[in-house]
Amino acid sequence: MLTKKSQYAFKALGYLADKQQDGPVLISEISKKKRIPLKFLENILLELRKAGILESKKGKGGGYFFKKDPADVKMATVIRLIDGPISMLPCVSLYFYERCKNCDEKHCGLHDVMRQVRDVTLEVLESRTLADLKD
Amino acid sequence: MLTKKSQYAFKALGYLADKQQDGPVLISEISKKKRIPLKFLENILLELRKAGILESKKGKGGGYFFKKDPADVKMATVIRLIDGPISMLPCVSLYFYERCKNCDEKHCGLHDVMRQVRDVTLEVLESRTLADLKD
DNA sequence: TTATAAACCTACTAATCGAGTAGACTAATA
DNA sequence: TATTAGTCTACTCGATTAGTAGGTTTATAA
Repeated sequence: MLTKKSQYAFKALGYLADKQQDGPVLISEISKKKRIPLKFLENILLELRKAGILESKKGKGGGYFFKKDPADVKMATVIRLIDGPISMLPCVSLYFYERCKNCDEKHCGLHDVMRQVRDVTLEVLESRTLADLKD
Repeated sequence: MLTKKSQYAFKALGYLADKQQDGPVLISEISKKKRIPLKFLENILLELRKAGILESKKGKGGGYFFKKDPADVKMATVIRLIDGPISMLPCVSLYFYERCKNCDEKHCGLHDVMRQVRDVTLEVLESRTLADLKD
């Protein structure tokens, strides 16, 4: 399951993608429209900015807006950033790999199945982008 | 990510599938061979028995063994039993569905993507069975 | 140049979950 | 009837999740 945090992230990013032509959007506006706790949202947007996905402006007329083109940000990227691994096992993860103890990856049935799950999952999550969140 | 618990469950089930012809297998044997904490394993096997996947026998000569044919138990079933939902969102879950608040499932981009992820994931996890864990 | 608007940042908290442990009980066999 | 082996309830303890509090910094505009 995705955490609330990444679900909020997607909602906020979807909203910002819609408003992309309107200039900076206030955190408080996103919070209200998408019903996301304000202070929690602050943290989330900050992370997305530090990751180079969003940009922000302080002071009057400030707010958040896209730094990258939404169409260039894969869903997988956001999940990895906010929640971490997408795979079901550390030993099949591409970005968060950890060797599994007491199990030979060469002939481990579980490993094979979970690698397959990872592959089909990533086929979806790396082909879909934040532009797909627009309505 | 799968929990340790379901990873242990798969290891234990794989071991039991291998030993299927040898009659009841001791919890302590599985615990040693697969390096799973004994008492934790007890709980796991109990759950699998209550779910009708395994059967057990008490007293001397007792132990655990398969009730169902391993080839008839889908990986998806075990994950749902031990860890719960497989989907990334409650609103796309088949077995643990929950309506999502403030989001119309009819035209929610996130919903669509996550339903697609669920579909490809289940294609794998419902076609592979515990027999695939044998080596 | 100062008031105000807005994002930034650190730290805290409460509740839940994950991973495992303790110990007494029950049933089957020899 | 002693021993073997699974059953069951409850407990612990650390990590993670889902926030909240409150002061700081920076940009704009009167």
